Amino acid sequence: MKDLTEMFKGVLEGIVLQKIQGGETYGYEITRYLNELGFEDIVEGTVYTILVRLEKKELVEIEKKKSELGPARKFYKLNEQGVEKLNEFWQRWAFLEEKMTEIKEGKQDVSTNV
Amino acid sequence: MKDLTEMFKGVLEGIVLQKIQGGETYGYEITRYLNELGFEDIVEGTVYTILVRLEKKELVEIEKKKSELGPARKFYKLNEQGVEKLNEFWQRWAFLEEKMTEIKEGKQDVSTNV
DNA sequence: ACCCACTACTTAGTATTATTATATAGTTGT
DNA sequence: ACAACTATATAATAATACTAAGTAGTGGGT
Repeated sequence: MKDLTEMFKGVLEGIVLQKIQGGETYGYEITRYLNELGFEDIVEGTVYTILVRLEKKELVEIEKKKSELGPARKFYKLNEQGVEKLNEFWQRWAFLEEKMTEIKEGKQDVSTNV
Repeated sequence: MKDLTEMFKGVLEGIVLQKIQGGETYGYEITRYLNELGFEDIVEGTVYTILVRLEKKELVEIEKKKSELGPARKFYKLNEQGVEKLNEFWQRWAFLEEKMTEIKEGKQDVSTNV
């Protein structure tokens, strides 16, 4: 799928958080995972900039480990703040998804709004 | 719902396109519609910048009409390109929505990828 | 020994988008 | 005259994903 760039903003970071929560992982692996999922155009650089951001926001713990195949890997784990951020992310996503369905179906029912 | 800003990128424009397709409308009305939908923090300025962009991209036709309640309104209609853009938008959204569901459920089934 | 492919991380600069803040202006009611 | 509501415009800012280039380690083939 092409031209997902703008739609990814505010979403891709959440995807990366979710992937990390699924088990300790590192940048290169996350990139391959996203490619296999169908996000073909995601390259390492994009993922690494997100990982740097997560570190700056203090949402992750990092551990460097040797690899048999190449340079050392930087493994990421979510800390408490990271888990919280991830939950908030899915709440926002659920809200948007619901609204988008309403919008697509042309509903204008206001009664469900909180 | 707060903090939707980043998640809106690449989505809000599509929402506005959809609203316009639902019938000739104008900026102020679109803003009120979004507020009623539950996007409380959307203000006029945000919508007008999107409308200016749609005009620059030549996705809309514009007609100025008098209002009984205030200054003249600028009514927007989708042209052929606008309709096409809207269809592409919903395709991207459907793709992303499907992938997000996979990601949330922790699936790693690659067989459905095209 | 040399090159290539794959693994793995880094980062400065760019483009796009939504938001903030402020300004202008018409209409109606008090 | 003033406030409230309707209605549009736009320059500046912040956040994000992407581009493009670089550095490094390992293993296989020639």
